[in-house]
Amino acid sequence: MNARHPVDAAKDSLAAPALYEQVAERLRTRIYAHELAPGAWIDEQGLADEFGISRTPLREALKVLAAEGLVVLKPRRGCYVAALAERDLDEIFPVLALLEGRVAEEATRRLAGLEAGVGPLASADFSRLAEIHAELERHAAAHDIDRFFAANQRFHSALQELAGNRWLSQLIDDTRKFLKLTRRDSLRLDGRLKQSLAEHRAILAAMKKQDAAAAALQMHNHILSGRAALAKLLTQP
Amino acid sequence: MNARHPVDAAKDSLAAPALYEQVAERLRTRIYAHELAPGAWIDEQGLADEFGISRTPLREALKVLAAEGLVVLKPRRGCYVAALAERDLDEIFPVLALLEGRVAEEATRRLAGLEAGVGPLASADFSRLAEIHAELERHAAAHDIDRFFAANQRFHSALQELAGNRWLSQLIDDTRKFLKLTRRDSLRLDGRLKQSLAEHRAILAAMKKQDAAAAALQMHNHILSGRAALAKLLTQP
DNA sequence: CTGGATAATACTGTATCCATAATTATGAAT
DNA sequence: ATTCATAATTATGGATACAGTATTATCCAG
Repeated sequence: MNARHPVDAAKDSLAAPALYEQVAERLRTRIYAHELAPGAWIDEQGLADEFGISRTPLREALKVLAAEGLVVLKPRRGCYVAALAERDLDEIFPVLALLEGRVAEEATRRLAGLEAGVGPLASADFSRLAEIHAELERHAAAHDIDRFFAANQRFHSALQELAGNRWLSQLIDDTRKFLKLTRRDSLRLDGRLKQSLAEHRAILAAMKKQDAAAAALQMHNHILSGRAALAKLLTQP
Repeated sequence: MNARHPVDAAKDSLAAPALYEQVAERLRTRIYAHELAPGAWIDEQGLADEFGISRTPLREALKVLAAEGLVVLKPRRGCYVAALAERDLDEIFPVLALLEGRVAEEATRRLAGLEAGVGPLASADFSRLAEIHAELERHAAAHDIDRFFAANQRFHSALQELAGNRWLSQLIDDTRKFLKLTRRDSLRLDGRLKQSLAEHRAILAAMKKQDAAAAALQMHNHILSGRAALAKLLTQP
């Protein structure tokens, strides 16, 4: 989890983030880039020197990363970059599929205006989704994986926002953050880009039909499909 | 999340927990007991003095608690105990219901031996569940809420273990930890004990019939039922 | 008596320092 | 030469000290 609190994110947005938070961010970047490789020992003094800071804020940052699961703290033995096994993926993806499926379901309900209280959301929201999807189509056609990846993230984020459940979003974000440890990008697999696009279309179609259950199912399959692609990628990189 | 890493819990069980971890635990206890009330400011120096330690490990502990969502860190303004609103409960319980429902589903599948690879788990596991349930029945009859509460926790834990998905368990544990901020115990509500018991019976019955979907549904309803009880408790305490 | 500016105070954030435990290197004995 | 014991080194965990900023108190003006 982020240092910002999950639900009640008390962000005085103009307040400069504390040093330990900046350090945590820098470390995340390095870990994701495998510049700090999985299993690698983290040299506190070395990094502190390199960052030009003392060990104190660095160690606080490590506590945060440990809570996120990006590093493992071994008492009296130091800190190591977390490594996630095949088994972890097998356990994580189904859960992620469950959560994201629920997001799709809720988002669809919200769009359909079936939710009590809130009332029907403007269809502007749907066009926003459609807009992002159009981007996906374009980037896929151009085989621009990086932009596709970015747009894909925006798509899922937009959906989460639509679903309007902060806790649900939080758990998904936490999970995805952890998953980024693999760095392997299943989109690079041969037919995966096209396949992913097709799955997105199916999700969007279900939402358009205001079929929440179908949207959930399609999203669920979409995530598991990502898992399968990743598995293939790991056997033949 | 806990300071122990979610998946790869590196616990050299005989290693004494670091001081910051012990401190975190003491703070959790105080927070749950509302000895540190929601919204209250946390006096670092004061607590450090009281615990007979320096501010360093205390601050590290606070970072951990912040990651768990139990406290909120405001840059340059200090640390405050998190307060969760009615809306948070409305967002959290459905997610918890989803997750616990999945646990029931997976556990049932495992019991039924439908899972590939692992093979049918010994029916000893089911009798263990049944045993815990018998305890629940007894404590309910005796109106021993505390023991009922404890046995209830064991029941859910046993189920999680059966389901065998560590990530799923982790998310549930995180969520429950956060929920404990309310401290309000829905079991204290008038007919809730009996009702909860009935729901447990339904869950167990579904599992016995090896009906995973039904088990999931019953568990789902069980959790949401807990939410409803809590809501009632908050209007008329 | 109220409002605002300035000074005093207190607390957070960071750096430095020290003690202790773990690891590695060294040496002696079998 | 191998193995065990012991010493040296290094890193972690914790305490203390210091700087900078937010908050509170005080005082003066209107």
